[in-house]
Amino acid sequence: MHESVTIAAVNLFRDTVLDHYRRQGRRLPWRETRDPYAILVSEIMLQQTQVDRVRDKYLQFLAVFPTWQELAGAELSRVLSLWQGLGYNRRAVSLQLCAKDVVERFAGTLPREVEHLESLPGIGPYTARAVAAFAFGVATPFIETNIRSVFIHHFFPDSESVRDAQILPLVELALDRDNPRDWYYALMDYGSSLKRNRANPSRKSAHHVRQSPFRGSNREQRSLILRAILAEPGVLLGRLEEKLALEGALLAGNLAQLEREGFIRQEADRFWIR
DNA sequence: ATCCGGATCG
DNA sequence: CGATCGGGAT
Repeated sequence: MHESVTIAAVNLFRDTVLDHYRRQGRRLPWRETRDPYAILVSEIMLQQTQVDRVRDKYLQFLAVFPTWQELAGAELSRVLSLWQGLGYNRRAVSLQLCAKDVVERFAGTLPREVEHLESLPGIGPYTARAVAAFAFGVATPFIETNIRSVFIHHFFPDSESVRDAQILPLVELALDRDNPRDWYYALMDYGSSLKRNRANPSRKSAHHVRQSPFRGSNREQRSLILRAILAEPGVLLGRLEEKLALEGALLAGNLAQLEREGFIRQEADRFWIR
């Protein structure tokens, strides 16, 4: 039991969140299903990426790769092509590796245990618990940006720097053991709405970090290299050099890195999506 | 120009 | 721990 938060305070908090959910809860495509595959696809896409940008990609992705087996057996270039526009391309590589793991290690059935889920590539503490809750109704505490915003806004209004370790006991205290799925949807919708009218409460998280600019970054170069190979499979190194107008050393380093990360392969001086 | 925000690697 | 990883919206 948390020391400074009373039962009454938690009940009031729940009412606030649920009242918002009843009035302005979002209807999202991945909330219409219990298919663990579809839910995992949505959660991977939603890492680092806003709902509005995920919605269409999610529907397209499921139309093209409707099952673990279809995704596991697909050409990576098709997966990455579909992924363009979402960003953080290695999520796409990880997602396909997940599908292969589910087919090969788990006989085509996504495990419901958090430890097993976390053993899959690209699935960390948050995604494992979110998928457990949304696909299997497992009630376990977790934090992501919207949830963090809600708890900071409600329980730490005057704090400068709030640690997740301070928030997590409250998440556990407020958690609806019988219906974690709808409770977390409600939390996330409330959190999302909070940052529309005021400064993002999550900026007061002790873990908040500003991201360096994308323009001119190595991330941008990587994305351009990948797009060039997607557009021209088997492209020659020299062609990449002129197309990207990139320092030779920088290009070589990025190509080596992309190969290590499982994006591409090299044959002689030609580059292919793996 | 700034914002966003989970997983992984060193 | 800190650094890295996309790219659209505003």
